[in-house]
Amino acid sequence: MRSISGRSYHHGDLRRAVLNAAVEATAEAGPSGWSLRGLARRAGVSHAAPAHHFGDKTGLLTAIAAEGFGLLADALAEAAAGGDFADVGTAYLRFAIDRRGYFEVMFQPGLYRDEDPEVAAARARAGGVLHEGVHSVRGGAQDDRVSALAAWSIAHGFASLWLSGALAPDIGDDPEAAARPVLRALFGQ
Amino acid sequence: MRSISGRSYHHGDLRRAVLNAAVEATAEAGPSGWSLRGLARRAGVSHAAPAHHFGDKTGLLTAIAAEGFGLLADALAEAAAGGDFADVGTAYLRFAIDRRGYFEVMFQPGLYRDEDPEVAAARARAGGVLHEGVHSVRGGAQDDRVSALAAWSIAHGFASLWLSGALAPDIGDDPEAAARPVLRALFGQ
DNA sequence: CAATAGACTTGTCAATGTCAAGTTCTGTTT
DNA sequence: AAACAGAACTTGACATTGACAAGTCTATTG
Repeated sequence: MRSISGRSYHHGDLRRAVLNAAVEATAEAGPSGWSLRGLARRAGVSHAAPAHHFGDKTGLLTAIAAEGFGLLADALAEAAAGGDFADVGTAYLRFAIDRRGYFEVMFQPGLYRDEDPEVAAARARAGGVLHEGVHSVRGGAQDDRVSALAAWSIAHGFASLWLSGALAPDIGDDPEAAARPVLRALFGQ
Repeated sequence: MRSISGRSYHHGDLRRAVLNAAVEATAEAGPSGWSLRGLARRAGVSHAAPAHHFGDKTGLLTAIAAEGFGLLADALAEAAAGGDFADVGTAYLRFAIDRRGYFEVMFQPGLYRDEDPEVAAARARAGGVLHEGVHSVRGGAQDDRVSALAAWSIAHGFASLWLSGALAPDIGDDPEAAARPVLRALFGQ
């Protein structure tokens, strides 16, 4: 591996370059808005090089999902430390928007191998953090599970609707401001 | 047009046959799980026949979205007549599951021409019915808009999570039963 | 320095979306 | 009934893509 990023035979970190480019392209045009060959061109490598690292397109999407669930777990864990449910909801929304490329893949399991062990582990961790975050706020009420599910649903629903552009145009362009009263509507203030 | 469904030159109702097959295939394998050529084979016509009715694949997906928003508006309008918010939420969920092929397309505007006039009209109608349904239940509180958005978010979020298979496996296999307490969590009982 | 394994290339194939140019049917007009 | 117009479909072609097989280059290890 040469430190010069010139036209060496070895790219250096093709795996990361391709994955990042795929996430970026997904954010802009969805998972079918790019091709393995296009990513290869963009990275300056041959058309089959990406497949060496990911096997096939499904493999690349699987890697994106796994990394995405890990990043989501990190983001939620940080937000849950504050103790306010709305902060966790806001962090969820911010992840969906700022890391749209990951989010769009993660919740379309038909696109990737959702039984993949790395995906399953990261997804379980994210689910644990989310559940725990709601628990710490609610303080262990009897219907704890329902609360967590309701919280997840409302945050996920708002984020999905925002991303899909389905919300009325008069809602403005600040997703967090628009979401705050919606999230507050769930648990009283 | 011959009433015999034999191998006449004219299919009879190719447009509907292709659209229905596309919706069905989308429910099973997502919007990229089928091809125009595959639908043509399934209908027993030449590979370019579907394009005659829809222009291109995007056109077919646009037709699905338009019809889907119309069907959703119908379903919500019927449920809203009862006056119980949870019924509207349940109807939303049932639509997402029973008509998954439509639902999956509708909320991925990148797949179709979301500025299409028929789509825009049907979507506006569905949005109006939903908003009105929540309004009739809440009786015109001051934060009516927030309530409608929260209701839409929680119903849409639960439906999306259910469809994506992201929910824990111990939630059971009856989506409506699982959703009921979640929907109740929003507006008190 | 030889062996080895990983990283990447080259060549190829079937499938697909899309376009252009034809052919067949249907309904309407004369 | 004959001609016509337009809709419905076919046929043929091309560039792009995902996937596979086989080869080439390079770094590391012993």
